[in-house]
Amino acid sequence: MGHEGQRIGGAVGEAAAPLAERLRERGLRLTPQRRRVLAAVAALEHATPEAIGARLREEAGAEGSAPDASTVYRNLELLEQLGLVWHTHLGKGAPVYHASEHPHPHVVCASCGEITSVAPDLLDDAAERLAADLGFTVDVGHVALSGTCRACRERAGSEIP
Amino acid sequence: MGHEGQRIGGAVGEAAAPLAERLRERGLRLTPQRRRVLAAVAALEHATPEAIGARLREEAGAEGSAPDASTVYRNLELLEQLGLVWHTHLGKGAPVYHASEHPHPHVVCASCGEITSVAPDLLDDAAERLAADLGFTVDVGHVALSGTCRACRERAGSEIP
DNA sequence: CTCGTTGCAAAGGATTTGCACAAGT
DNA sequence: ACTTGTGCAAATCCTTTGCAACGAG
Repeated sequence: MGHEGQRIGGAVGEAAAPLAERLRERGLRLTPQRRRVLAAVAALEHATPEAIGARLREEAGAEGSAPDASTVYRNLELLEQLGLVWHTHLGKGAPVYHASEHPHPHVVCASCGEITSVAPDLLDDAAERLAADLGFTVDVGHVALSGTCRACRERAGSEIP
Repeated sequence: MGHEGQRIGGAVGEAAAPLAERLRERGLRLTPQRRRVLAAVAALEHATPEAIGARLREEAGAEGSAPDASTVYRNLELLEQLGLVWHTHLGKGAPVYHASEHPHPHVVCASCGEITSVAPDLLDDAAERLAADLGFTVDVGHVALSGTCRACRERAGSEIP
């Protein structure tokens, strides 16, 4: 499962500062676990809670201790409330988290699972139509469009010529 | 949690005929369970596997026996392969199935959970852009856009004036 | 110091899987 | 008859929760 996708924003370093600030605003504490979870989400670009946990374990190595799974879940939820990460539900039971300055939609290949970030304005037209017709406001950051990526389509094409 | 939404196609009766036909094409069997599961999906418009199971139990009453949960899951998967139902992942671990003649996208209110079917061409522009830019083919039937419905937005507005 | 946080362990809920029996064709 | 499909029960997987100890402010 590859993971390229266009980078649209959200470098690792940028997220660290807002974290301390937003936590303070709410009287919450800046713990090393929170730093690490946010860093992992940012570094992995698109990751499930499990993958984030694995990454943290990896970073910690054999000696150091990685945050517990429950801590990862709790902090992902918190970080999302703070507006520092977003999550989307894709296939089966795999929510995907990603850190970014600006919300943007994603496309997911149903065949290989590759996730790609796309331009924030992709859905502007659709969003306008929905607002006009139904009074529905689309939350662009949570949108994931499923379909088939170029690589998988070409592969399928060559297998059944 | 209300459930209206525009009806775009897919009456209960229409789906029954294709079922027998498509099963036969593949040398599979038409069982009462398969009929019932398909009927329940069509009747509920938008339902989780659990809700479908509940509905079947309800229909069966105290005496009759409803299909087992595992049978529901197996058949939902089968029906999807046959192209008779579609599923989308919305909030948490809640896949939603719906039967329809023609695939179309959905919008889901993150606040009240209401699911609404929308016009099939809503995403045509976006799909074209993705095809041109990334070679990505969107599967419109699996798309769910999350956001806030009119009712919830108005409610939120009046609570925090 | 004081209260938010973490780790651990155990509970939960939703799907899935193995198998022997039941049932379409 | 021949296979596919079903029900049941057990096994998984992912996530959540209760609680005592820990540590940030």
